[in-house]
Amino acid sequence: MKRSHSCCYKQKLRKGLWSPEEDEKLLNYITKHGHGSWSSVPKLAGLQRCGKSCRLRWINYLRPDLKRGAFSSEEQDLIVELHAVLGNRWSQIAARLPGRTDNEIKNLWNSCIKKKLRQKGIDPITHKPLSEVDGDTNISFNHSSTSFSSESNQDFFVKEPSDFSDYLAFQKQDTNSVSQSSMIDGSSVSISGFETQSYVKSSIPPRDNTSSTISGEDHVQVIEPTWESNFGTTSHLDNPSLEEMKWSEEYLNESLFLNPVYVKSETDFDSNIAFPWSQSQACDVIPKDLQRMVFSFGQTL
DNA sequence: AATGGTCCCAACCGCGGACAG
DNA sequence: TCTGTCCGCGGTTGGGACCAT
Repeated sequence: MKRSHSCCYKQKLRKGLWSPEEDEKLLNYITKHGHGSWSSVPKLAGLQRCGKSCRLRWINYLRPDLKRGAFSSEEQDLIVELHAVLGNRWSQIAARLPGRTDNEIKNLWNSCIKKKLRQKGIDPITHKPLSEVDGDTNISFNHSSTSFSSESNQDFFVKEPSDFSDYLAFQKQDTNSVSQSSMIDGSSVSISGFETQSYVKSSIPPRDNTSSTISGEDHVQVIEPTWESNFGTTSHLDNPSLEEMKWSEEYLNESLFLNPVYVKSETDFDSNIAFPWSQSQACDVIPKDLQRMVFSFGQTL
């Protein structure tokens, strides 16, 4: 039985907006005792609410570490960037924005950011130009398997991440070629099967300009990661502190962050994003070692 | 001033996963 | 293995605020 929130079925439980008195009771209780089991909080705190309601109120409003006020443009840029990688995983996005809640970010996305992206001609779901999405492109994510596919001519495929030396999948370069894969073997990258000259663009800013360890059948050139090419703004890139926070090794080590790898074909120059494997798996499974691998990939480049 | 439409946010709902017995 | 319970997440909604007419 899934919906067995017994507390919700009890009589006389209040719903709707919280009164200041209720807030005070909850705040006082959790400050003194911690929340412990949420289901027991309302009783112990003297509230006629269910545990879920208390939990939500605490997380979204009463928590002392919450940042109040409007989102900065840097925060909004970061949300867009994270959404491009994580999709609607609001809690994971929120985990990377200190003091912000998933609910807050979700509301901002639905009420504001979506609109802004559309105005810029970017599809808020795929993060691609609307002109591309208007066709029959229908990107889908299969969360229960390792597949990551798209209808139309944009065919993604993903390799089973059983071996971390074999984890990158790149979008195929044209309609006539078969799907191609790319791999990272330790610090080296091998790319095979590309029929067109390809550009690999890492979203991770390179730390130096030493030669790349990429090898492959076709010439591969690394280009600077640019946010503005996709979203027309450099504001957050101009903020070194935020950028440092986002890309510092410590940050990557502490957060399960999956870095997208952009692949560009010289022929059509459409920018696309490839993922190591399905988003849910990547977010749940991607280990720190792999993050380091991705990070050093960016560093090496 | 009244009304209707839109926007935005807080809170609820329903689901799936984890876990204990 | 099954069942019940709890927790957390993402989607949805109710209602207040704001704006245009």
